[in-house]
Amino acid sequence: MRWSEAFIPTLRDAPADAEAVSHVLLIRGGFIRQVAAGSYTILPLGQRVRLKVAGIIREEMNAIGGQEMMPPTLHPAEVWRKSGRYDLMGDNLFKLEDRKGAELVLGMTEEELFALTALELSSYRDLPQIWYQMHTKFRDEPRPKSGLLRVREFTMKDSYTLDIDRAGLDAGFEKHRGAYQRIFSRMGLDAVGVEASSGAMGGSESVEFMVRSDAGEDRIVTCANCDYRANVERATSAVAAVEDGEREDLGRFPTPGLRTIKALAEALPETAAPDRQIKTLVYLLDGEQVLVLLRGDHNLQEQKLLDATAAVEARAATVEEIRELLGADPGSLGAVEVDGLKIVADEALRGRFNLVTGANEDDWHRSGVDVERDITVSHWADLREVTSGEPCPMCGGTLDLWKGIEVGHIFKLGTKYSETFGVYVQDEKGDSHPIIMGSYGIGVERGMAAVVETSHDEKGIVWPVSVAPYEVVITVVRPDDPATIEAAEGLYAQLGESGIEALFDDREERPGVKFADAELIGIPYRVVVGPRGVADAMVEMTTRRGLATEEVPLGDVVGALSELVAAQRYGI
RNA sequence: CGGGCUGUGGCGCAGCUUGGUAGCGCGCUUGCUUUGGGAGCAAGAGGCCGUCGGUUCGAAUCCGACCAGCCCGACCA
Repeated sequence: MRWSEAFIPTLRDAPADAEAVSHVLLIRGGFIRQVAAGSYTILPLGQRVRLKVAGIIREEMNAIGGQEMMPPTLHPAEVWRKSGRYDLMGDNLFKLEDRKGAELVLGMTEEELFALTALELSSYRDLPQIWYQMHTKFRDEPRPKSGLLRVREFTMKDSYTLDIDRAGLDAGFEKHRGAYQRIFSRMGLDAVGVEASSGAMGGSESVEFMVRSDAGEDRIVTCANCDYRANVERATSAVAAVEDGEREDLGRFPTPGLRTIKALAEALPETAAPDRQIKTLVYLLDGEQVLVLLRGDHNLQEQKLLDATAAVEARAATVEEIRELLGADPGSLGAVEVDGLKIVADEALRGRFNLVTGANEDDWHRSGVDVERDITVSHWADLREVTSGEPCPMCGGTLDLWKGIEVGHIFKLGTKYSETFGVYVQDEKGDSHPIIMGSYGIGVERGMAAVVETSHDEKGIVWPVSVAPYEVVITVVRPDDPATIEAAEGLYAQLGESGIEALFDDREERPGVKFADAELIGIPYRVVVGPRGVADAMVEMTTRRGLATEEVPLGDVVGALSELVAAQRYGI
């Protein structure tokens, strides 16, 4: 492509509302333009990257036996009603009506449609199957942000495994885990698989692939010593036991003005240290009022609460609601002698006694609380959020907490969709079984943005060859000089014949502009052809990563580039 | 949905306090000079000042409502 004929609208200044590095660089480099919140036009340069990412995903999916197909994006609402997700997904699902008034939704994922397609299967001999598709998904995100990292319309590769038994699901899951590692590594992403919560998708085991970045929205816990990795929504740690001393009787004592765990602990350091207190929270789980109990120095991880109770929505109760329910304000709440309410307690409180908690009367607390003797716990669960520096639950090593971008997620779904859609096959004995499904997703444009987040410098993007929009840029210094342009044209033609994707910067711009643009858009290799070198049949070759430059004879440069590019085109 | 901020040529901004002619830098067009790290000079083009309503002789500016975008929190590839 000749740059003089290309549409590559680079900007010197970033738009004021772009903040994430990938957002700024993709806009400045002329890869994308924003249309509305979470809605972007992918420009020619961006589309070239997108197609390369999609190509890598497709190759790896096909390599594990995936079969690509294309279900519609416009779905009848009844399908989503049948799975229960029409309501479960709430406002995130785009809903519309056709001219006859029939209700439709825009697909945000395709479990339902693939389950419908799977109705064609009738025998275990048809299994296993790996089906996938890669096209537009719609999600009415409450808050699109950070350029391509979180949008309302995006391309997702989603695949589905269909198996007769658990072992088949496990095998399909492991195939995907391997394929995903290869996909991300080929894109130049250092993605790690972490244990995750399955959330609204349903299912049991799930692994998220995370790329370390401060632009990420997830928090990940990893062990410095072993390979324990988990999303904070799931992570646990080894909690040291607390010595509770002598078991005492339940008591009651005034605590005027002491409304926080910290204040109470400071007033009574001997008996009410934070780890000797019970923190009582009031939550509404799908509208039901529930008491949530944690150790005083622990914080609630809401996703764990949702997972433990199979609830869909959790919110903290308001002060008014709490007052009406328990007769006291936050700061004096407790679960002792509370009847008729569901009480969910964190495992760290199991077996504890001689504790302090609120008395459900302002400015009064209880002492000598024995959790199992004095509180009617209806459900024990791991609810606390792990913090940085705690001991690893596997090996006792130190846990590290970092932010990550979720570039992929794989789930063991089980039989939820096959049962509701009636997808059964017969085994060799003629018995009927629901198909066991797995579901696996990768966000294509988010993957692009993640590459930029983790591979750039102060000059701009540094694309790996495997996903770069062009492999080489030829920067012509003084295109008006006949000998120079002739040499450059010759080089451009030779690169084309060698199958190298070259961007030919023949624009009548000053050299500084061309260098800056080439660096901004991140082309992996740059060849500078100018009158200075052409006289001696020499050109300059610069590697974008690190910007190291060497002089190369004009006659050798195609060979050198072919070797370099060929070695990296596939990705590591 | 709660909180904070912002809407003025393609991009970045000033003007608004104290109402009266819409301005600067970059980019764009033309010409000349220049040409190895974002050139210089000259002449130009380009703006319903987010929308609607109100106040006023007069509104980018004051008032109100709405809309849009960004950022921080609850959701997800």
